[in-house]
Formats: sequence, structure tokens, C-alpha cells
Amino acid sequence: MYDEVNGIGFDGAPAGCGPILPGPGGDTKPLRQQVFEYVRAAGSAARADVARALGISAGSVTTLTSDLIAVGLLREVEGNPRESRETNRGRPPVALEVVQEGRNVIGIKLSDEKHSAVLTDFAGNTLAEATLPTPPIRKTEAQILDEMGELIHSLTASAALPLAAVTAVGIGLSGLVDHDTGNVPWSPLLADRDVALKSGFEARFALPVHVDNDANVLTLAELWFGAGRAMSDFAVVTIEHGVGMGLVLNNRLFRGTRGMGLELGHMKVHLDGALCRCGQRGCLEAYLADYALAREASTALGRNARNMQSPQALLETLFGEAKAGNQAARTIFRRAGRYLSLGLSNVIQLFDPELIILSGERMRYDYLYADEVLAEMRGLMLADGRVPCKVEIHAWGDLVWARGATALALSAVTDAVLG
Amino acid sequence: MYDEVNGIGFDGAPAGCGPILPGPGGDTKPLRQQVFEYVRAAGSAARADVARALGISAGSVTTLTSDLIAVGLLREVEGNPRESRETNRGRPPVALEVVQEGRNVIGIKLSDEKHSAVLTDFAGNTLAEATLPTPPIRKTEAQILDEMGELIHSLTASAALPLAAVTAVGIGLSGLVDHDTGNVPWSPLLADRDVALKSGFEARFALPVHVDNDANVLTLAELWFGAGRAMSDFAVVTIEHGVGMGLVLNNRLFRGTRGMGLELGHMKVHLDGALCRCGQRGCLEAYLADYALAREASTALGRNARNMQSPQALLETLFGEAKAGNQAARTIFRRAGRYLSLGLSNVIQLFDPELIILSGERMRYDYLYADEVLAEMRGLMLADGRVPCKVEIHAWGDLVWARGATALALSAVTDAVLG
DNA sequence: CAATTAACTTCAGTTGTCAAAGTAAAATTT
DNA sequence: AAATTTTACTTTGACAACTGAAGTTAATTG
Repeated sequence: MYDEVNGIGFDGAPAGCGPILPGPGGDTKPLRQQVFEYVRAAGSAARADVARALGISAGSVTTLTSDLIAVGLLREVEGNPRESRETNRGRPPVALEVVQEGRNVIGIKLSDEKHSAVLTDFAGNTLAEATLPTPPIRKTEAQILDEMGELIHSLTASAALPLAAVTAVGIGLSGLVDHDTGNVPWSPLLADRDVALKSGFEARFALPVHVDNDANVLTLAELWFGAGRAMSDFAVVTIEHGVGMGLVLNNRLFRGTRGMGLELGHMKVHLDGALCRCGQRGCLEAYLADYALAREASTALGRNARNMQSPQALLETLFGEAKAGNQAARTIFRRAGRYLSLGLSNVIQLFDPELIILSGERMRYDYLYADEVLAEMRGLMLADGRVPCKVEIHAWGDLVWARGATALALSAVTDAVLG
Repeated sequence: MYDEVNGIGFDGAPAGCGPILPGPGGDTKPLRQQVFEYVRAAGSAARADVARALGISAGSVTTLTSDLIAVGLLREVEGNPRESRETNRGRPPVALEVVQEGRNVIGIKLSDEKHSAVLTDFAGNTLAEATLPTPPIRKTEAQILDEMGELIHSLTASAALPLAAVTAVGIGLSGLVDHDTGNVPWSPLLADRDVALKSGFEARFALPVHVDNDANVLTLAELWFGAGRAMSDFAVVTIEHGVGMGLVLNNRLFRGTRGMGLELGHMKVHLDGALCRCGQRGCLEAYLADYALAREASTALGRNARNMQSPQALLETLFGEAKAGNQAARTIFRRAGRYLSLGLSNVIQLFDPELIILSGERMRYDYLYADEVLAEMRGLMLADGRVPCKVEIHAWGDLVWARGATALALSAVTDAVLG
């Protein structure tokens, strides 16, 4: 267990030095795809803009775009050229845009009380939205597939599109989700373990599907449609029934090296601390998630186990009491806030992102994100010589999560069509 | 502070969707450099090996290698072809190797009691080693430069090389180090803040220099010369005077998005916990670093402030007592061990690496890495559906850290020569 | 109106890469 | 000993991607 100083591996065989890289080099996207993605990201862009942005010659852009136009992926925009440009001189640019018709995708966010879904076109425009209330019980794979079937049906109906017009589907749900295989080893929404959601879905609907953790899906929403679009590195922290996290490194979603990291909710913040629903002690979630607050609430509000309300309602009551000045209730939120500060400071200390986005329904309890909490968070960091990390609160609803799930499908379809 | 559901940015202007990527696309190294680096990584390799490994045609390899040979970066190896191959048939391969002469680099690891340095050639072979004892006091920039001057002199002298034969220098030291600018906002080794070490060094020695945090430098040692060579993602945790961490993601050192992340030592593991030398409370370091153990040691051993030994000696005494069965001493190590478990489980929970390497002088106190600690660490993780992360102990000496610093210089020189 | 400016197109030329054919050097078989 | 097989390497022609320069188009400006 204990290697000597200058042990094996450093002065052993003269087998060269430097990292041993596997297979062929990096994964740069082909220029054709870069052009397409630039145009989609910009909404619309002239060929000259593309050339400048990607640093390639104007000639190349002509070749690439004429190909993309021929294949029906891009088209020239009629009218209003040179809309908001500083100079009005010279030949007016011809804007290009994505042909959004024909390739539509669906994004679904599964929750315990209601599911949400969005249908968008290939340019990311929302065509239809749908929600479906659902009993807050753990479900079988068949039940979840039924519910998703309903959502898909109501989306296609309200957009007046046949199912065949949908190219791919993205799904986000909480729990441990293996994005690569589409398996769900464990989820609070599902009664069974190790559900092969991807293959089950594809067998049922004959549609390619991509599954991911809900925190990742929300992070994609920020990366594709929100504040993260212009930012190469940021973190998203969600507080809902549990505590989740998503991370973007170098403009790409980081999923952990083996596909399932970033379990912020189960980061330990106290040795032998509060009991978490995962069975361990001292998890951040055990101080912050709604069940953690709820179990303290029943003590603070003097309610016994018999006249128990739903955790949801209990929290609302607790929040009301705290607002009204109930000291016991206040301290519950106060402590949760301090643990949130601690968790966030650890995220910054370890990942050093440009921005942290706080999200989730629970962010409505403003005790949690009071300026006090943010100040405390900054106090818990080594500030030496670093620009303080920005923090934003985005208490967006489930439809934004569903939107993020479309990004999952959108990028997969893009890769498939342009690869 | 509170944005409405479906707030700004998600349904605002129709400005397209998807990440807005900056400048031109990804950073794939040119094939010529890939060939060179493959040969260096392999120690020596035939053209056919290169073709197979990089997945390019034999013709391309001929072109690229003949160019690299012409420029004097590679050469054919005389004699012993086909050394250890399964088949002996066919035309024997001609091995290629890096021309190691002519481009030498120096790596320096600065510490508080002794500095270490290594001189290597362009193939990473050690040509000379040097160490320099130094008083354990904070020094000015001039003093540190003087000391490095001594090291450089003794290295070049013992390798019988002129200073002009050294192409670049890498330096690793503890503290906050900005790798990009070469500034040191704070270091326990330096009396001043915001020392511009890179520019000071280059002004004095007229040699390009690259500075980094010592944990990063050790991580590079593992990536270039050690266990991490064949691994794309791993973490290194060091316990010395403080607690440090390095992380490799996708075969590359991850420095945090703004160049200074990964402060594992100041990850908070306890709200309002033990006082850390950074002035805050509850840092991991405050339970694990030698000063943390030392301050408990003086209590446990019944020594008062007057007959204080050096922290180093105090720790040795404490370790001896614990080995001998002193319960108070044992509990000190025991608790430190539990906090180590906690810190490691958090690293795994967040980054999900393939391997964690524990390193640093303090790893000799086997209480810290007893199987008990590792078992405890595993107990603190969500194990669901994941392969447990391997843990290795590498208690290597400072010369290995210095070796890692050469990697800093080596990769910079390689990029410069082959870009 | 011509001059200017900027967007876009065309096209010859360079570069990087491959596939296939050819050459080289060994072991193995006949 | 000669022929065959096997593997390594080189050469060559072809192709695709991209550039840079020249040319075309479409607007504004004076």
C-alpha cells in the first residue's frame, strides 16, 4: 500500500513520457456543421457574418452554405436586410436562417405531481406546450410510458402535426440516469430499479429518444436558450425535492467522467450529520431539500404525526409562519440558507465557474436566496485575487426544463443530419 | 432578484438557440504534433505503430515523419528492431524516437524546508537532480530567485551543459498561483502578495518559465510519468502542510474555469467548524493538515506552549504515541482519517473520476490511509450502479513533483516547436 | 452619374489525406 | 536455393477542403 519515494512508474522502464492518448485526436465538428450551428445560434446571419465568426474565408462560406441550402437545411431570408447595422454602405448582406419546418422534436420533463412537455421546430421555436397532472406515486415503466404517450398525443394534436413529423424526443427526470445507455438505475418517480427507459420508449413509440438527469436537462435549457448561451463555463444548482447540479465546461455539458457525477445533493457537509433519504448522514440535501424542512416544520409548528399535511402544504404553512415572524420557523429557513451558502461556496471553490444559476421551485422561499445567503457564501470562499463569481436566481417553471430536454434531442438530430 | 416563470431569455427575442461559441472551432492538435507526441509517449515506435494508433494511413505517416526527421525532431533507432513482437514475419519495423538532445528543460518544486529540481532532455529523461535546503521562513521574490539560481547552476554544472542548452523552466509552488499570467497572489512561501514570479524569473534568467500550483504540478507528474498516463480522467489529492488537489479531465489538466479552482483544502466540511489558517471555519484542511494535527497534539501530549517543538517534530512524536497505544493520540489521527474519508467521498461524488491518487508526505501516517478510511469513504458515497473508484497511495518525494514541473515546460516547448 | 463600399461568387492553387500500387526486408515453405 | 508469404515502408495519383485573389453584384455617397 505504501510505495517508496521515487517508486515504480517514475524511474522504471524508459517507456517514454506524456499522456498516452487513445484513438484518433480530438472531436472537432466538421465546418459544415459549425456553419449550421452558428446560423441557428444567431437566429439568422449573413454569409459574411459566418465567415468572420468562424474565421474562415468567404469562399468557403459560399461553398458550405450553398450545400446546406441545397440539402434544405438553410435558406435565405426574404426582405429586411441590413436591419441594425452601423454602416449602411456596400452591398447589403443576405441573411440565412435555419429551415425550421420538417424536423420537430419533443422535450419532456417528468415530475412527481405533473409532467411537462414542449414541441419545438428545428430552430428551437416552441410550437406547442402540454402538461399532465399525475398522482404523486412511484410508477411502473408502463405507466410512465402511457403518460408520455398522452403528452405526445396532445402536443401533436395542438400543433396539428402527425406523429411522423417528430424526429426525436428528449426526456429529463430526477434520479440516477445513465445518459449513454438510457437506463435509469434509480429514480424517485419509478417503482422499479434499473428501468431501460430508452429502449422501452423506442420500442413503444418508434422514435429515437435521449434520456438525462433533470438537473442536466435544466442546465441544457440555460446553455441553449438562457443565460448560459454566451458563457463557456457555468454551474446550475437546483433545489426541488432534492438538490441537483449541472455543469457546463467549455460550452459543453459535463456529466462526470463516467457519466454520472455531480451529485451535489449528496455531498457531505457534516460528519455524522442529519439523516438523508439516501440512508447516509450529513448530505447537503438533508439540510436543504423539502423533506428536510418538512420534518423540522412538524416540530416547529407543533403538529403531530396524525394531522399531517402533505409535505408541500406543510412547507407553505411553514413559509407563511416565518414571514409572520414565528422564530422557530425562521430558524429553520435560516439554517437551510446557511447550508445553501456552504454548498455553493464549495461548488465555487472546486469548479470555479463564471456564473452559478440557482433554480428550482424552492427558490421561491426567499429566505433561501436572501442577500444574506449570498453574502455568507462569499464569506466562505477564498476571495484572494479572484473575481467573485456571479449568482443568478432563475425560478423557472417545468416548461423550461422540458425545453432543455428538447435541446437533448435537437443536438442529437443535428449531429445525425450533419455528420 | 426573482424572475417570473418563463422569464426573460427564454421567450424573449427570437435570437436563435444553442450555445454561442466563440472564435474558431475546437483545438485539435495538428497531425504532425500528434505523431511526435505519440512517439514520445511510446518511448519509441515504428511508423506502422503510429499509423495504427492514430488511425491514419501509412502514407501520411511517411510524409509526416520524414518531415519531423528532416527538422531534427525525430530519428530512426539503430539496431534492435522487432524487440518484443508476437510475430517475427515480414519486413522488420524501423523504430523512431525523439531526438532528445538540444532541448532540455528544468522543473523546480519550491517547498518551505528544501527546494528540489530536475533537468531533463526533450524525451523526458532525467539528466540531473538537485536539492537545496532552505530556512523555513517566508521569502522575498529576490531570495526565491536567488535560490532557484543556485538550483539551476548546480543542475547545469552536474549535467555539464551550458545554461543556453536549457529551453524552458517549470515551477511548482503551493498557494494561489495563476498559471496563465504567472502571478502568485498568495503563497505560504512568499513574504509578499501578488508576486509576478514569471516576469521576475524571465527578467533575471532570460528563460521562458511556466508557473503552477504544486498540486497541479504533481498531477502533471502522474499524467506524464506515472499512473495517470494511461488514464483519461483522474484526481490527485495531496496532504502536506495543506490539502491540495489536481484533476485531469479528458487527458488534460483541469485548472478550474478561471484558472484557479480546485481548492479542496478549503472545501467546507462543517458549518462553523474548526478554525483554518485561511481565517475561515470548517475547511477540510483545518481537520487534516499538519498544523491542525499539531495543535491538537500539544493538548493530547500534555505539552504546553513553552517547550514547543517544531510542528514537524510534534507530529512525529504524536505518531509514535499513537503507534504505542496512546488513546488520545489515536483519536486525533482517527478523526483526521474520517474527515479524509469525507473529503474523498465528496470528490468522487462531484467529479466521478476513474482513480484517485493520494499523495504527499503526510500519507506516511498510515492512520490516514488505513483500509478503514477507504472503507469509510466508500460508505459515504451513493454506490448505486457505479463502479467503485480506485484509490492509490503514492507517497513520492519532492523530486517527482519537480519532474511534474518539467512537464509544464515540456508541453509548452513542444507546442512552440510544433505549432 | 461615377466612386466607393461591402457582400457574395468564381476559380486556380495549395494543402492534407487516402487508397492503391510498388518496393523492401525479413521469415517460412517448397 | 528458390519461391512464397508476411509485414513495413514509399511512391503516386486522386480527391476533398480550404484559401486568396480576382471578379461580380448591389447598395450608398458625393
